[in-house]
Amino acid sequence: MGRAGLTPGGIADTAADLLDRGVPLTLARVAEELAVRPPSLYNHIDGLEGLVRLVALDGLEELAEVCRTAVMGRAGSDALHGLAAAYREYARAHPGVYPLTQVTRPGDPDYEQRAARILEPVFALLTGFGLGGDDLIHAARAVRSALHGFVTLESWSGFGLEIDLDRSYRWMVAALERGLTPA
Amino acid sequence: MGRAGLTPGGIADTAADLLDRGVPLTLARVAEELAVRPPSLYNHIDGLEGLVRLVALDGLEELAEVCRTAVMGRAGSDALHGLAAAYREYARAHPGVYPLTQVTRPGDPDYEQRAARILEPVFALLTGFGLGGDDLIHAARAVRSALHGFVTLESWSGFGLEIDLDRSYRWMVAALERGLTPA
DNA sequence: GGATAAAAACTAAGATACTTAGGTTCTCGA
DNA sequence: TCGAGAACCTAAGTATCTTAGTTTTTATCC
Repeated sequence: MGRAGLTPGGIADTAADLLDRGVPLTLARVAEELAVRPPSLYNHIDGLEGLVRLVALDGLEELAEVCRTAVMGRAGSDALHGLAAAYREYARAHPGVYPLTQVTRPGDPDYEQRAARILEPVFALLTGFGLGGDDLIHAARAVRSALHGFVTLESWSGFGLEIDLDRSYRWMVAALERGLTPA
Repeated sequence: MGRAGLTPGGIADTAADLLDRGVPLTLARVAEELAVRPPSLYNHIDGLEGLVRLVALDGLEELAEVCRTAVMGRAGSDALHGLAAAYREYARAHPGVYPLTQVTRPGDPDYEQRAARILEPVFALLTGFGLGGDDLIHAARAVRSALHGFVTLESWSGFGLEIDLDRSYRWMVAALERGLTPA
């Protein structure tokens, strides 16, 4: 028979790779990729649902790391544009995994810990804009909404027009920045 | 046997209702709801994929109508906040259908016609802000990203914190408005 | 080094879903 | 009235997730 050396991480990586290549995620397809029969996966992952959760957690961790790195040693407009660019870059590089990172899992400590980690750089940079209290929360939500909305619509080719997307993104982030500082 | 009186529209309405109530969309479930066997649906719709398309088109049409109505007789800040409120209201009332309206169908004339119709009120209101040319495109994308991002994250309970969502939304729209008018 | 226990992978099978093929019943128009 | 076509059905094929139970491999302990 021979052992295939499966691990939860390896299975999740394979699943993530398939997703990002646009292949529909099925256990049959993952098993085929690993040269194994579908039931064998159950020794390492908790079914399809558990696999999706693993992929989401790994992706969220990487996204958080990317965002944290992007704002290190930066502040103000520089930090905001850096964060925005890194966020979009991750979403574009992982069109299959990214959406999974954005579905919340209430009551899942592993998820919540990573979700909190991704908010840190946002709060840090917004604090640099002089925001605090409820305004800080509102602003963080606004930034997240704009970035998430843009990369989602872009990923689903939802913009349809010919005008350059890079410029639109920078335009949006610049507008956001102007809006962050109340008159 | 007795005839059930199925129609594409009726089937789509049933599917939309199930989706908005959080029930996973399957032909088996739709057929059960209509007191019919699953294969019977194929006389009226083009499989599951065709049904999803119908639901998306109907939803997009309603969303476009809601948005058009929201800006009628309004201008400037009033129009922007009205549009934003109507958009969010639709998304909250149709948490199952709304996401379907946002996945584009390149080459589908029915979809593209409705998608264009939803852009009209956005362009109209932004023109009122003095925007034109490429700036108009960029601004429309920014508005759409922010609204779509917010309602999506809200629908997936992606904000997690306790601060009032209504106020966050208005804060975001107000910030957007400030950002729309370049210095 | 050999026996044993645990882990890994397998086959077999059940449940549910989408879909097609082909048959039966109803309805409407000539 | 009756024939044609539409509507609905049953039967069956394929794909999927999943569980149960079996076999093989690996590692540990004496």
